[in-house]
Amino acid sequence: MPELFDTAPLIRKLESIFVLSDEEKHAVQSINGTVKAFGAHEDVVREGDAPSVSCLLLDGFMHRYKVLPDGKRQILAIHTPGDIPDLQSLLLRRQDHSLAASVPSTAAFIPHEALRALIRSRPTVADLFWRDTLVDAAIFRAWIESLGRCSALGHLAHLVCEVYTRLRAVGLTNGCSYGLPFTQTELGDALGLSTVHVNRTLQEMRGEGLIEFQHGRLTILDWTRLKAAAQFDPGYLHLRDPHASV
Amino acid sequence: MPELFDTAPLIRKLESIFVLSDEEKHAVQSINGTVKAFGAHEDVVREGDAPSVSCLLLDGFMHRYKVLPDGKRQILAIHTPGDIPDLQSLLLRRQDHSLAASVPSTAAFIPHEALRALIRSRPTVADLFWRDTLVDAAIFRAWIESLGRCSALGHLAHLVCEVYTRLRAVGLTNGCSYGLPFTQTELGDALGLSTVHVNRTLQEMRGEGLIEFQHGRLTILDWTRLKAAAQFDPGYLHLRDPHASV
DNA sequence: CGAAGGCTTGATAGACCTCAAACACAGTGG
DNA sequence: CCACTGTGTTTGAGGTCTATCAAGCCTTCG
Repeated sequence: MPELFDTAPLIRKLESIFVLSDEEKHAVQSINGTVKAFGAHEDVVREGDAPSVSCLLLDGFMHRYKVLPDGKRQILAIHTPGDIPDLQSLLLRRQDHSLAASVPSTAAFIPHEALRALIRSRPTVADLFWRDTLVDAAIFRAWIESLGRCSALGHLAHLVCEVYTRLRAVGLTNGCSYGLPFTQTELGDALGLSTVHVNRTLQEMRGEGLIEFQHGRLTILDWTRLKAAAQFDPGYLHLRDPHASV
Repeated sequence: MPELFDTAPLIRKLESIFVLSDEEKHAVQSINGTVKAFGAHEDVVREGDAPSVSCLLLDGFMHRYKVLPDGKRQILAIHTPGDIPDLQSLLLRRQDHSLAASVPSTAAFIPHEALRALIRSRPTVADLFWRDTLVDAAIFRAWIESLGRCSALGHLAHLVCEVYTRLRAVGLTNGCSYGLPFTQTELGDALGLSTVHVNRTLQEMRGEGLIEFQHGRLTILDWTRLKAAAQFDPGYLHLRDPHASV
């Protein structure tokens, strides 16, 4: 039962990385799909699936992850409202990773057929979506850089800076504070660290007066020093207005 | 001075991940651009550039990399003939990373205008290119997984498996052997390891009878055990015929 | 109140890094 | 032809970062 849903998060997300014409905005607003709610830690799409719909996150948080044969988990990406975490399934049949709700979340499922019709009829909308997947890839590159060459503290700081900047670009921060609804184990799976070491790194960052983090809410206490510790440069996010974040 | 060049590597690459119609093949073959040669370690595109052409690797090897403010380098991707390593510059103005020739290489530079004209006139060719960038992103995800959750040996084994599988898909292997023209320092920068540790890990793999590696040529001695050590599953490469590699 | 999940702490072990030096090899110039 | 240089590989020793194991604590929730 396709229905219209609130496209504001999607519009805000697309506008954060692209200038939209009125025509494009109307085209995007006309998208419809099936809205569904997910509980915390519930899988949305699983590795190996071949979905015929793509998922637009409307509210909550999602993350993408892989599980290795030996059982270890690696979180690949964190998604916020307006993201289409599995847009790539439009062109890559088999999912090479899974997608799950991090907290109770709602999402709209848009049939691939509808997306194809839309991008066929409006090539500039195709560019919007293509570009969105390219920014996604740019974020992966930044994660590779941090995983490969940063200390635990630098890497965690980078994650904090990135999520803050992305949320701020879509208007979901509250001053220097934002919701980061992940356990220390989940942060470890995102950063390639053990839970214990995440805990100690968080303590160090608190001790340094860089951040506060409790009950899933993160507060930045010293943006300048945090950014320096993370060696954070928001260029890779390809935001229209990168300085809106500072 | 645009010229026609050998599109065979590109065609082979695209055919490794997609079924091409004759019409699409002809469209791709009609692409022209400027051919240029690069010396080893020469930069092709630099972080911060806003190129108006995209680079198609015809012969040799290239790699993409970032340099952190503290001077550390992280290699993000390894490219083989037929790849278009900076296709994303078609839609993302500023390069968020650099591209360099790993060994003496030749590449064709295709103006963005020509690419845009091509994909406007043939939407299915647009899908080809979009899909290519999505596979690129899938490879980044696999690197994140290995960086975050694998030991040095597992990660190095994964890299060996990946490059082997990709080269084999475009017909550039020689039995169980292929050119991998990287120094141990470069491998370290790709794997997030020190040169010394790469050296010791290579020795361990040689001692285990998994691989041979000298003078830039890699030979796989025991594919089954190598694959197991790497926890390698080629699904993420989204090849049309994933089993051609085994 | 008990159970479960998440957070915190301590102790120990292991993987990997850094520094330093020796070795191998190819290219260069006298 | 041979020193000389530069780059890449190899080896050793010591140190640091992070993982693992194990336990205790705290909060939430049924």
